[in-house]
Amino acid sequence: MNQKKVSQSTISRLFAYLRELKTLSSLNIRTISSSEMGERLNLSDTQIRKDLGYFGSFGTSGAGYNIEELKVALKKILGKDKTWNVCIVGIGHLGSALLVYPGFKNHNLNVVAAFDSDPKKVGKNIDNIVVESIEQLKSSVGKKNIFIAIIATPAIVAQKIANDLIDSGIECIMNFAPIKLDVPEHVKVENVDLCHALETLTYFVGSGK
Amino acid sequence: MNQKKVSQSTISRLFAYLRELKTLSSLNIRTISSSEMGERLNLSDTQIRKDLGYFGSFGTSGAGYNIEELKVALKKILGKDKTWNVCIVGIGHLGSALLVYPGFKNHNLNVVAAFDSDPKKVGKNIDNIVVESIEQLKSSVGKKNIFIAIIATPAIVAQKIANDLIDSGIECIMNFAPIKLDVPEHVKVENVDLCHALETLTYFVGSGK
DNA sequence: TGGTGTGAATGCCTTCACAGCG
DNA sequence: CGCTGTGAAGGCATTCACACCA
Repeated sequence: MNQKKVSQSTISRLFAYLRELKTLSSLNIRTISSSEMGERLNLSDTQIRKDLGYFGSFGTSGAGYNIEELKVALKKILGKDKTWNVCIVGIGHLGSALLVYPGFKNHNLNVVAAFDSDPKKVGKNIDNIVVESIEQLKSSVGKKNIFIAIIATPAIVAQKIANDLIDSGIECIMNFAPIKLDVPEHVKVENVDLCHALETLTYFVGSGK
Repeated sequence: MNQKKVSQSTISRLFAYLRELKTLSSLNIRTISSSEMGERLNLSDTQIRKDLGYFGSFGTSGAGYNIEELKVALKKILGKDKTWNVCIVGIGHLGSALLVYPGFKNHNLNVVAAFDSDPKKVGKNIDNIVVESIEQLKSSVGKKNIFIAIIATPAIVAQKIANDLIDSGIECIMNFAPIKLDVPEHVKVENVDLCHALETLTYFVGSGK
């Protein structure tokens, strides 16, 4: 067991392991080896053992990992015993889609608030969430115990929104606006720049038009 | 100039440089140094010079980079003189949002086709694209000269769709389904697993509920 | 024997340091 | 003197190799 700096990619993979374990569990499989797991997730067996090694020893030599035990261990490591409230800012096409995205509900993520600056959208009820105005952002985020925000606004206002969110206590931001947000050290930002990702893909296309 | 293996992150950053150069250009700025550029993009100056160094020498000692010249050079390097046809498979909430996403149009990406298995959706006209049935996928992709696809279907069918796409000549896939796609060597996949990204963020939240 | 756990080796990417140029 | 271009160093993540265990 080695409690020193664990990379984000390791953490990210641990979540993938946990998800896979849930699938295996539902198939009534009892144990799995790191190499079998690796095949399922397109990862090397060593990678998996290394990742787990940061947090302890969970396997049995010669036998592999007990799925239920590892599930419990990972849930604890990853904080999956808690639930997280999430808000979405910017209820355009993308924001609306995220608001009804079923995937979040399967995890421990609850979308509990939505904000938009357009008066025409404020008050609208989408999937049991009533859209609030941007002015209410600061007070609502605190009141509703929200620590994670999704920014789905135009790029031009994203930084201002981010500032407001951080002032209100937000610690994690998933940012869909195509700009690099400037945030304090303690705030974690995950950028999802759709154009950029697609654009980058084009570089790898051999035959063009 | 050194034509050996350039990492994907370098390519990804080059696109960011190009976008920033366009902004600078529209502000009538003539030249920029790597350190100024770095400040704008939250990158180190060396990083930028290294990235450019893979493709040649574009700057002037003591003066920095001529914005227009560098723009032209990057456009050429990145294949921005071509346009790319894109299709979207799975026209649910997310797929529809992507279909009308304005960001793509600003780049050299044209969404030219959309597919869904739901007969109720087939034939619908969204933003001048008529949704086609999944059966038409194979023939349409070839006919319409599409090399890039966005998968926005449920996870359960994503692999099958991917296989069909690849059979039809697709070389790049942006995958929103929460599974690891199994694809041949030559196909480039960019996974955008929204749940996974958000889930990973939760690990970094200090105070829980 | 089959598989874990882990120090050592590798490889990749970023940063450093600085020579050289305008 | 300021800034580029680049070999060398450093840091980080993955892979290798193997000791050890059920």
